[in-house]
Amino acid sequence: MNRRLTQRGRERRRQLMDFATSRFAENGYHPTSVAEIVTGLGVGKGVFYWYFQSKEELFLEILREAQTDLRRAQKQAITDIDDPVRRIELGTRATMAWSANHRDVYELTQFAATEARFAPALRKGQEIAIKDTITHVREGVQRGLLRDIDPEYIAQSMVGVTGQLVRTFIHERGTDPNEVADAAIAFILEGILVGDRAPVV
Amino acid sequence: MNRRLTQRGRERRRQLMDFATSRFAENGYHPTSVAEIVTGLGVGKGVFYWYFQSKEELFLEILREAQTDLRRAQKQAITDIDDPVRRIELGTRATMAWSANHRDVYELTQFAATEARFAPALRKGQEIAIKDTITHVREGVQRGLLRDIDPEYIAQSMVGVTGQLVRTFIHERGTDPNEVADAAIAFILEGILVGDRAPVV
Amino acid sequence: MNRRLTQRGRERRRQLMDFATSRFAENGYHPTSVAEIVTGLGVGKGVFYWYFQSKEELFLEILREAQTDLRRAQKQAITDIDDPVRRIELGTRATMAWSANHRDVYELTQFAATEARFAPALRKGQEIAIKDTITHVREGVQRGLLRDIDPEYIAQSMVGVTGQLVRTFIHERGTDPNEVADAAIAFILEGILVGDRAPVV
Amino acid sequence: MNRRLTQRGRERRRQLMDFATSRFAENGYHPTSVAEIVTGLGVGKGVFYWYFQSKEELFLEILREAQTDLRRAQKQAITDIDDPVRRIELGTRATMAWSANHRDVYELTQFAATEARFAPALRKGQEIAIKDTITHVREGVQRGLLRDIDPEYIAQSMVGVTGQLVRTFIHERGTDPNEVADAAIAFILEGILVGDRAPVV
DNA sequence: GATGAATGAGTCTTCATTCAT
DNA sequence: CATGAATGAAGACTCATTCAT
Repeated sequence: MNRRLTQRGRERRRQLMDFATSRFAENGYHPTSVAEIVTGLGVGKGVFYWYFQSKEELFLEILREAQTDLRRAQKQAITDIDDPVRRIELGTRATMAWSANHRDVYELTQFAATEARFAPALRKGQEIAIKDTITHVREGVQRGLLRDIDPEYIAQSMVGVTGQLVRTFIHERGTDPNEVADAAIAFILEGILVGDRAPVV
Repeated sequence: MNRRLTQRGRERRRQLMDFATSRFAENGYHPTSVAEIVTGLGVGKGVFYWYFQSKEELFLEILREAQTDLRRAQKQAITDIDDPVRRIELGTRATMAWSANHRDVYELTQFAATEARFAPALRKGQEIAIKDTITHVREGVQRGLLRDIDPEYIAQSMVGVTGQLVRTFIHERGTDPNEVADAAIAFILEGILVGDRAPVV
Repeated sequence: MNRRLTQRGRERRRQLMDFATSRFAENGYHPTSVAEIVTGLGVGKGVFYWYFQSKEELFLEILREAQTDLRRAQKQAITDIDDPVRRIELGTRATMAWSANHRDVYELTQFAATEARFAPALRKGQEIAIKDTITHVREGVQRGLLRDIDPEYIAQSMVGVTGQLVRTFIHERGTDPNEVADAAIAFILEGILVGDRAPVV
Repeated sequence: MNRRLTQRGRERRRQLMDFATSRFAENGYHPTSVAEIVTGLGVGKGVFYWYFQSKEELFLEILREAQTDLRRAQKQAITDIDDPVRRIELGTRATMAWSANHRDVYELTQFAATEARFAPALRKGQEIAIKDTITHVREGVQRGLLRDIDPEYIAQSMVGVTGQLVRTFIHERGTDPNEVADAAIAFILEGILVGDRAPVV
């Protein structure tokens, strides 16, 4: 593997990844056969194995690329933003926007989490995302903008809210991503902003 | 199917479901073969097909049972509770407690969501859970206890928070469910309780 | 594997081994497909994998069985024989008789020697055979019956002569095994030089 | 095929044959793919099919060349030698020396013998070798130097001894070829029985 | 001469399901 | 109820060979 690809080769590879992603997302990883993928693209079976070592490897490749791409989007969204609360907000919006545009990949990550051999590949990327958020939260606490709760609970909760809303509203119901993002932000921030009332627990 | 089972028969069936659940959860539905299940229990293949029409049917059965059981736990937790906010809190705690005790089943629902032929079975149960929550939220709003936000966003957000915290803290890290529940409640309630400050969005 | 087989099961297994042996011998291990084997027996493909873990495992099983069986034949041939020279003679004759009756297996051992993953399985059996012979030779030397040459050279040479004559005369030309055995014994014991003379080397 | 090759072309062809020989010998003919050969040489697949019609053809070519080369070595070794016993000895020594230097090819001939489609190519060369030896033996008998045994048994036995000793001692254990040759000659000429005695059979 | 890309028949193997006993 | 045996479609993957560039 790790072939040196020509322009044409790179295009083929992309075709395969894109088509596979959509089939995996729609039908599931296991129910989608390599034969289905290559037939759908009108190429021979060997083509698949010219570009990927195995079906599993392809899946992992899709996962890796997705995580890299999402992270890039998040980073770009908060460049030059000083206010940590604002960074959290923009990061969440970026995540939602990206998820809205990559519905298929999103479903794949859901599946990946359910199988021992794919979970690790996922974990890594998620840990990074959590760490990023924790950083913002810590800074917000220091500046007296956010309530002083274990930042990891907050980060994880945010991930949970974002994921659930994306799935339900953006993907299943086609709600406008901006509206969903507003709701998510409201829910999240009102929860962590300092407000003048007694703590709940 | 729907045989009338003897006492022994019911035990066998339960054995099969429990063992299958743990194998499915650990290894994935597809990678777990019927052979693996019966071998693990030291019985012949015929046994499996005596109790279940197919592997798929078994899986659906597990899903159904889980949803029924979770709902029962939730209902029981809020019996005779008048305060809707308190009902939300207790419902969340019940969900977490149940999830902590049924890790395997929880993972199965994750998977079921990723495959077209299982997703519908899931949806039904989830819609019921959402509806329950929406009811509490509406009541809280009417009584002036909760901010007047689209209750479905709130319900979904709560589901998202709960799920994510269960997975990360209870299942992966073994954190004490009570502690996690406290964190979840704090996050959720502080977000929806009326507080005296300007709305975020 | 290592199933507990019924009578019928044991017969099937034997059928498979016998048929595979003859196909492997005639056509070669690689060119013979599992499909060819099961089709030739008029059974489904699953049958093969019910009895053997893999094509490779079947081959190794054939090899093991052959070596065990040959050794038994050799041992039996020299039971209660005191004269070591006579033991060598009878062992050689037994080997030839066995080889004549197991032509197919013999060819398989030839092939096994040519592939890294099968060679080790062969080596073990051959080493045992060599050791047996060495024992007889040593004893012959001690009793003054045999020339004092490194017994391993002798043992290996004998194996070489036996193998070559079996292949050429018994298998290829169908010569009577007894006649071939006579020739082998004569060659081994006396070489080709005329009568009484000084050592060659 | 049968292209007229440039100097560079001849070198490439040689490279391919040498590399393939070593891969075939180490790993087996079938398990070695054309891809492995060209990759190992860092060239494209087209190169292979520029020089050889097929993988099979390449293998046969290797075999042919080997036999030609061995025969040349044997002939050269006995040029101008009058004594037939000496010719047998020198021929054996030459064979051993050649085998020691062409271990890979030797293993290939072993394999070739096990597959119907390659065996014929081998047979031809071996028959020639046997005939050569038979000639020497006949002459030795006529001159009263050798015992009057069917010369083909003798020739075949010699081939067997030589092959086995080469494989075991020279190839597997790296014993000095001269020493092995001495042992072979001694065994062939004199057998293993002590001194002057009546014929065995 | 040489390369990367493509082909597709064919290989081994798995596995849900059925069935005779 | 239960078992060992059997089925056979389907799956992932290989690989000798061909071809456009």
